[in-house]
Amino acid sequence: MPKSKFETIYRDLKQKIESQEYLYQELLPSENNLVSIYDCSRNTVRRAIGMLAEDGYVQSLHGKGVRVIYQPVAQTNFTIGGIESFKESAARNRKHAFTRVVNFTEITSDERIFRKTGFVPGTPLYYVQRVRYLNGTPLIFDNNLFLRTAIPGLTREICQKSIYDYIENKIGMQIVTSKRTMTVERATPADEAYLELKDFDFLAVVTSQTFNADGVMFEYTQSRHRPDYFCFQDTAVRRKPPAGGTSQKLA
Amino acid sequence: MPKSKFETIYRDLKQKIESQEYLYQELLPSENNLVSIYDCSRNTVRRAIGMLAEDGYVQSLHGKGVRVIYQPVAQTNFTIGGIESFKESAARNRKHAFTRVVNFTEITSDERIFRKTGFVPGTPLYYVQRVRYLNGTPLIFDNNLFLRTAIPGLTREICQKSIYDYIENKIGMQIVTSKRTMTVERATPADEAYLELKDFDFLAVVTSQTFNADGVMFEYTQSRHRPDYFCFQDTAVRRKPPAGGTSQKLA
DNA sequence: GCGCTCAACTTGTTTAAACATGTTTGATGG
DNA sequence: CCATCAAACATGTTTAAACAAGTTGAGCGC
Repeated sequence: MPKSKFETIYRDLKQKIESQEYLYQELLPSENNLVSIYDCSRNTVRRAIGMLAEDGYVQSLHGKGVRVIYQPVAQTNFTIGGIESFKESAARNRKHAFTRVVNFTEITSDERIFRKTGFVPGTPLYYVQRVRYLNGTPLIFDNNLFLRTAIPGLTREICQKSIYDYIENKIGMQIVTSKRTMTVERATPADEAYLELKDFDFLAVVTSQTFNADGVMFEYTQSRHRPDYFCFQDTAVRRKPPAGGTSQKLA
Repeated sequence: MPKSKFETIYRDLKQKIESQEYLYQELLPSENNLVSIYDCSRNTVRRAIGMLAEDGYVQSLHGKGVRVIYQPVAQTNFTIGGIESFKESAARNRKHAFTRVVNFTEITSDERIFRKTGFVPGTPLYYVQRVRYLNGTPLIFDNNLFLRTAIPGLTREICQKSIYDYIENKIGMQIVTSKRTMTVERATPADEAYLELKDFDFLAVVTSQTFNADGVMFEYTQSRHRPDYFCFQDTAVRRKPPAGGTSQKLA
């Protein structure tokens, strides 16, 4: 499926690392060897290696080689975010995913919504609220705002299946960039109504702004997660020691 | 300071976007124009643009141009993680940072520590616990494990100032990759003892494994944050629709 | 006016080559 | 034996060029 060479190489190397054909702390074949293996130019293999480095799979050592730093994680928890979607997580963990739409209305952005989301006043929006179940347990309370002009023909039924599937495969719009913020907040009455919070009185909250291939923000979402299963993973690669500071992208 | 061309260009463009010389939703000068502006090859400007795209500053539109999607955020909250360190956040928000070392011991990894952190049993470690204050308020309870062989001569005094400054500027070790996991956990007695939790009974917890330029993991840290100020920011760029799935890197 | 094509843009992919710089190792010379 | 130096090899940066593919608008024919 991947049409480009660099992505074919990227996927192949990634798969070989995940299957531990290349082991943790081992060096990959040198760039010149990879050039022979994949019959391509050095730039192309370097691009694939750079992508793996961003994923936290490898790390280049100047003059030495490219070291594998991927460790097969003991997937005890149900991890989400950073790597895959709710649906994919469910599939990987062999659990049953279900979505209940509790609100589907058409609204128009006003000053208050603008300040919170960035949708300029007067913008036509869909307001969707959904509860996500995993193996019958409600875990996420999703609050979405979608740009109506970007997603024509959205229905309650589509929201219950997969909005992203509709966006990508039916409308043919491509999703490109997503800016996310994670915080911890107290549970609201709505949270308690929709999620089985037991004695939890707080939630992990992920808000995100998503842009399509035209550079237009078409989605603003606040996902409210039950804290006992929430797990977000991230890999940061340091670029450069900042001017006078100590560390960047590294707490 | 930046020796490489692509980084000079990256920084210059980034600064121009932040200062809104290039506005939100505007197109940057075309790649060929940037080649003239910066007197370099197209590959080099493309590299700088690629870095800006990863930062969520711009987005390339095939056939059209490169659109600015950076929005100057209303920095009301004290944001950490993903972008800068505790010390830098404090400096930017013009607040006073202070660190109290509550434990500094030398230990050796065992089976239990190995399973949790990845340090093989028998590895000599420093065990450091610190409380981070901002304007006199304790906000973070840091639990660090450092590889003793990688950081010789670490002392309690250094821990109180800045370990990263010591690592980078005194020892000369470079920090490269950091893998992080975010969860939400109930407060422990230790949390309550060190942080002024008021009626909070939960915390935002960030655990991270950090690798140096040799590809060696030299740090395992668990940072326990008071929830009312914790804010983590992240930008995800979608690479490709995964094989049979719906979305990747996008919740 | 309308639609069509084409030329002139744009970004995306790939190759080839040169040089810089860091690491390792083996040969050489003391 | 050991220190030194150079060759071989690793990754890092930059340039140049070619071609692919998406977008736009001018101009042409009808």
